[in-house]
Amino acid sequence: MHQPKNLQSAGLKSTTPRLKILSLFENSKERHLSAEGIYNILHSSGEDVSLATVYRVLTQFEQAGLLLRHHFESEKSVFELNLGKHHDHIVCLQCDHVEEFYDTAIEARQKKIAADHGFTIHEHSLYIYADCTKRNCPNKR
Amino acid sequence: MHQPKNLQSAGLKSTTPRLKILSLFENSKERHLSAEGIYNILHSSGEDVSLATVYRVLTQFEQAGLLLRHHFESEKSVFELNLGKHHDHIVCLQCDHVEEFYDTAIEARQKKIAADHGFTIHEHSLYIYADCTKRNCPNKR
DNA sequence: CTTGTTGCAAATATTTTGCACCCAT
DNA sequence: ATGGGTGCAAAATATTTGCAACAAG
Repeated sequence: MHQPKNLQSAGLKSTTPRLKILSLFENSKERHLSAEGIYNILHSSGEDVSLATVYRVLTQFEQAGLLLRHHFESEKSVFELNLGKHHDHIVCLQCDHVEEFYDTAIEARQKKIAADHGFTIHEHSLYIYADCTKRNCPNKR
Repeated sequence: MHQPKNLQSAGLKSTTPRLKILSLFENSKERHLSAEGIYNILHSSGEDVSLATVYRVLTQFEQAGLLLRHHFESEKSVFELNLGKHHDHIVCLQCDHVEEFYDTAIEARQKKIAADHGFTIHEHSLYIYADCTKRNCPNKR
């Protein structure tokens, strides 16, 4: 229901900034990016897109269902491509790397708990903040 | 380990702003408050504490382990008394009311998942955003 | 007294917006 | 050509900080 394959079907014109940003999410090795991160990557590549446009495009993409917005512990919003498969996140406190996971048991328990409390779940966010110290972290810093 | 009962044991002098804010968390019916919310409540009660001080006190209390900070979907931080019992949250999208819950199964699954991915959990946050429509919501608006 | 604490205003950080100009259709 | 899109600078929002005055122990 919520993932038009392209810009047109979302009612958005195919402009350079939009194509560049979308391409970044599709090709970058880090699936999770912030507005400033995107701005920096684009400028490093010689693409001059204003920070204001990055923010506008991210908001439009989120509303179009192309992107998902996350609020990790840092103050800035982080976005990722919405591939339609819900998942939760492990955020590494050492290197900021984000790992995804999905657990049927956790999903089921949440639904039951919300129901028991008289609520209808709209969505949820589960972030595990952890350490990759004992792990072969790809982004060790 | 992380919940001194009073200000002194946290190395903080007993000042009026600190006592007022602590008392607010202990007596207010809403356990979850933002800096601005605290500022407004204090001023409605004729207590003149500057917003800067509210922020400073909240940060100090958090570092002393007296308070826990949360990042719900809104941009502002929300705090609650740290009573030492970890729990997760259901946030009502209709009335902003926050309900707490704890589930052994979810906790266990998280620990296992993190281990399977090679991480050591530092902490985690699970927020369920829901609707109290079919429920007798105490803060219906 | 002495050091920590507060208020105020200015500074940051992140994100949004008004407006004139530009580009995709 | 025309309505949406963009850049720039200013505004808005949330939070932090420098500094002089002040209060707790």
